Amino acid sequence: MGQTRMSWIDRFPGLSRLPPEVRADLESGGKVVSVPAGAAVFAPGQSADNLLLLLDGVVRVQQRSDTGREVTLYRVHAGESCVLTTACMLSHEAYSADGVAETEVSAVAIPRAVFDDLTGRSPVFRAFVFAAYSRRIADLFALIDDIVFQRMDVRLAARLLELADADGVVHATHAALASELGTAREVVSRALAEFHRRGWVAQARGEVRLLGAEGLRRLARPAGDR
Amino acid sequence: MGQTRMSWIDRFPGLSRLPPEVRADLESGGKVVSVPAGAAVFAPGQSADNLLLLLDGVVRVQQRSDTGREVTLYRVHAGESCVLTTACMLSHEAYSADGVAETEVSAVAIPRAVFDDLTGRSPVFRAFVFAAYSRRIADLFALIDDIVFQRMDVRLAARLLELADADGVVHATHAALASELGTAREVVSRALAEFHRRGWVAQARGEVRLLGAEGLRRLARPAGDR
DNA sequence: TCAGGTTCGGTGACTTGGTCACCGTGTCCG
DNA sequence: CGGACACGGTGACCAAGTCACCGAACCTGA
Repeated sequence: MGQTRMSWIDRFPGLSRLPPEVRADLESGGKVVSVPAGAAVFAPGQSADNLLLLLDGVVRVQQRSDTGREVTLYRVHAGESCVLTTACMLSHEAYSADGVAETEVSAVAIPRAVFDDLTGRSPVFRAFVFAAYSRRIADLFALIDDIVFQRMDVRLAARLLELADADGVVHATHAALASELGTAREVVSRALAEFHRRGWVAQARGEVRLLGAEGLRRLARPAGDR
Repeated sequence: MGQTRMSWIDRFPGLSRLPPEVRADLESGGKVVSVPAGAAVFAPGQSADNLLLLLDGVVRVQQRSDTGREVTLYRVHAGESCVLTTACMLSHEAYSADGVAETEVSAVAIPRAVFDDLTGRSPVFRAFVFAAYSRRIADLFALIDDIVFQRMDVRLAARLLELADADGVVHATHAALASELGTAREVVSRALAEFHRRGWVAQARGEVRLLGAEGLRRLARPAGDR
């Protein structure tokens, strides 16, 4: 029967080699869902009965503290999956992170039963799942390393470079940047003031414009780094 | 054939319901290995071709920075497995944590091929693996929460309570405690001095004796915490 | 048992980061 | 137009990390 019609599965490179009948089951078992920008994709205490594969948009996974501070743990982009949080919720561990759609999001929800069936039947699907796990876990390890060992100005510089759009502008308030990094707004304001003094950035309400990223880049990748 | 002879498999509650032929394959596919206290179980850059299931002893997984500081990420105890680090190493992510045997350790090494076969064939084995993942991930989330939002004295108090032996004595130098928490020795020394001033601990070279743990416990579980 | 090196812990001065309180200014919306 | 609110700036203070240095406890071997 050769090539079937275009399907969401083709957006996931790791799934391209699925045998036809597994592919068919995955396609019929998953349901495409849509979440508006700003909405909660999942929240602490909520049980997760689906594995989510993102088709479009970005989901931010963050940890909230009782004192109102936050840290961004990682982001899930199109073509990736929410394995970690799913796993956390499958078991009955206390767990307090939540996921927020940063943009309009569309995703495929795969029910637990289908997920379990496919992980059993298909080595390709299994490899896909484990690879997703590995990437997330490596992210978390890197995050911990960052938080514990890096200075705030270095972390801020790196984050600005990541978040900048094509024009070198970061659309985020100081408070938003602070919650990205798990610090306080004042700290971000002070660091940005210093960056400004050095001529690295220009500031406006709700945005930071990078003026030639060399300075930031030099700060963000300390000395011996490659 | 009813009950077969006692096997290491019986030490893992999650594996008790394995069907006999899966159980047999697992038993014949795994190899019992032994690691002396203090030795490295795995190290950054090293490829992991085995899933390790701990039979006895404790493995500490820690992150090291270039500046010489360290954080303890989590510990793997008897009856648990090293899934996370295995996963990280299966994929080709850069990854920098290392595992140290804190005591003499014996473990079962399950080669990657056997692991893959079993995750495919046995829903019980699969559930075991995913449950292990979940627990570790929840640990990491809790750790990040701790590092970002908790005061050092609170974290130290909690860690002392965890590390104390039956007599209420913690056998560790200030430097070791500092690397547990990812802070500097001086910070630990100052906090312990304060605990001593309050009559909560007595100090000797290389050990901290807890004198009635109520004070520490009250500090370690802040206000509203159940 | 003594000498010398090493490990362990204590201390003060300083920098960085987090908290608190407060204030001006821009923006949005009725 | 005017008030509420979001945003960012500031100073004072506390907590934590860094640096440099010191003395006491503990091996170890002669």
